[in-house]
Amino acid sequence: MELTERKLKILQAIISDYVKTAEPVGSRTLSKKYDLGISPATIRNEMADLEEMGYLTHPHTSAGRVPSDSAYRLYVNALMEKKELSREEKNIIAERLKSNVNEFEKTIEHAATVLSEITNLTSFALTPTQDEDALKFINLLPVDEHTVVMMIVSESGKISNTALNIKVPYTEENLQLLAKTMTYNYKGKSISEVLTNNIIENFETDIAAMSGLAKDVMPNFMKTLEDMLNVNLYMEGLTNIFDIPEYNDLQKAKSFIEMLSQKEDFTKKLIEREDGVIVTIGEENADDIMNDCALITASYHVDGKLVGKIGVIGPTRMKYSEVTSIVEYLTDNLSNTFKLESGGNEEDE
Amino acid sequence: MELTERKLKILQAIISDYVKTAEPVGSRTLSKKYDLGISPATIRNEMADLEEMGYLTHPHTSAGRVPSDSAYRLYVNALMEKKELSREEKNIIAERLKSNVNEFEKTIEHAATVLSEITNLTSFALTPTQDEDALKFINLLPVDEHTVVMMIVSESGKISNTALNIKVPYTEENLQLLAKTMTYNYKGKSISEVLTNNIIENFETDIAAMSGLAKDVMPNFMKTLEDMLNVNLYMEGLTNIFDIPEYNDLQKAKSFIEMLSQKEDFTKKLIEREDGVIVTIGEENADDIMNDCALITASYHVDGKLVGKIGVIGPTRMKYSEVTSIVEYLTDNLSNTFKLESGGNEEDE
DNA sequence: GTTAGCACTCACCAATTTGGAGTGCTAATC
DNA sequence: GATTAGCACTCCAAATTGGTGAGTGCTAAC
Repeated sequence: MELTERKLKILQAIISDYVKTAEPVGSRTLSKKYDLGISPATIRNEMADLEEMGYLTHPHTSAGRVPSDSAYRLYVNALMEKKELSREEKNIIAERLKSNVNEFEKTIEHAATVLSEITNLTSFALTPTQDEDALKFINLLPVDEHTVVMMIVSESGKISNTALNIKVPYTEENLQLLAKTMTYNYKGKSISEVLTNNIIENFETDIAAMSGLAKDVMPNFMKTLEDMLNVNLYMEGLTNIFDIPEYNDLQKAKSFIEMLSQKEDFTKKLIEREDGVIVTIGEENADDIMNDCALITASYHVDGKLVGKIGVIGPTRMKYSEVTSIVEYLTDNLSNTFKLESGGNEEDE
Repeated sequence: MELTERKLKILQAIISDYVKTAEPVGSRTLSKKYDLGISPATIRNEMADLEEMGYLTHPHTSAGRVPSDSAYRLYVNALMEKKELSREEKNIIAERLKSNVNEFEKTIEHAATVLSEITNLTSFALTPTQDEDALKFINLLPVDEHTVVMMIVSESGKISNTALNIKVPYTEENLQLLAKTMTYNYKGKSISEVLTNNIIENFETDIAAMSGLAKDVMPNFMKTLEDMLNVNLYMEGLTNIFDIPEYNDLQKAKSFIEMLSQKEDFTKKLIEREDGVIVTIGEENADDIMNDCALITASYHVDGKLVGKIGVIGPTRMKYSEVTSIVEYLTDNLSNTFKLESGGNEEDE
């Protein structure tokens, strides 16, 4: 069956109405509210066709129609127009991102807050993954007899440190030597490379001469590198879902919040998503527990290299046009912020 | 009116039954289930007395009785017996806390997880406040032309660092000198002392000679100190409340989760609480939004000085005996862990 | 191809009924 | 005087009922 111009028009009207009201849309309502120039009966016929084609569903015989996942997909792919943000919205975003310009993590967190406030959905933001970040140098600093601080600096400017408990006696020269050797060995290599290729094990044997000190240091070096790969997930507006009719059911609200409370799982899902603005609707989401949700994510860049993600999650009934525009604008802004702010203060995490 | 032995017995039975079932307790049920040796009619008379005394309430004329806040308070103060944890429970706790023994924050987080799993309530854990922690030394390390890392080490072993963006040219000697001067000035002073007494402002004028460098460094020094005072709040089992009959109402569940989502507010409330095992029930909680909740907190110590908190929040109908025992056992364990582990690896945050 | 008309369906709401658990009081009993 | 049995009364909760309205699908007319 052909998707005629008229069918598309009707479908768009149904989507638009349903997104607003969250109530199944009937033929009469449709013909009254929207100036389609045809009678309810005709609309009913077209609706029956659209249902057969899989774009509409029927909660029960005598109810109006509800858009299916495919309808939203069609809308997002073809019907939707990009919404230009209002000056006011742009102002809000710019204002909020500026206020903490030199605190990296805070800025990301704020972005999530802004996003949830504007969209009235649950938003989240992921700090960049550091896989590709290369090591710049390693330093070992004496603190006291049994404590040494290891400082790792990466090309992107991220600094990480750990206090190490050193059991063997050490001299400052030994420390310096070890630090220099480590720097020499790992400089320019990416964190994930060092971690995955067992480079560390090979290293240990190389400097058997001061193996005592190295034995105390290397495991912690590895652990610290692992920590550097960790990302932070910020989430905002979790309770917004209570105001969404779809979740006016304790069981549904529970499973939604439960899903998002599994921060590690959720983070993993986010990381796995492609870069750019990605919209997945209902059953398109691989995960069963997200089959009722739409997930919109976009990626921002830091120094053109590291990639973080930001986005929203909500019911499939959602203002796709508006939300994607906002998410996109926000990530553009973030990327911009982190480009200009070269050499700004970044805090270790 | 006198609180006779028999009244206490009845009250205890009511509390015990209500805590189990969450249903108002009637006189007939009570006389059947519990071997009180008196008839329902007598129990009714006693119940009427107890209600007059404020220990029971009546949802409506023909319903059973429900314990009031005062009843729980009486129970906690006088009736409750300390529950000895089962070997199994102790094992679970010990096992979980051990597994990450050398990662401070992880251990705290795990404690919260264990607590929520055992109690089936929402649990939380607060990392220690550092107000009383004294500064040990400050170090400034050159990274590149425009970047310097500031490292602050406190007496308790906490290490914090920040990358600073330095606009003026600097020499390594200058850095060393500034670091030494700062250390000399602030060593032994507590973080909050340094922050509140405007010591920093006075300092700046002292070394006008290298004011350019200091101007870049000092504001960040202050900011970093502030960050060191920040505590982390971990929360677990948030969705447990969905399984609690009291929150079988969307509105209530919402406001509960909303309250706990205000992490800063909640953290503040926790910090303000006294040390030791503290139980506040219903209206005893200053905050209106917690008038339906019972809050149980206990404090753990690190190196006998710094104090963190851990606890649970749930409906006033709660197994006080069991939960307080668990919370207490857990904090004892934590304090112990952090006592033995002197000089262990601690990560900067 | 479009539309009016009509019978039919189903969710939703409000009113009503019914049953059960519990109370409070009174009078009898220990 | 304390305890108890008995009974009328209250109130909630759950089930039942009937009416309403929005909506559909089909058919026949335009």
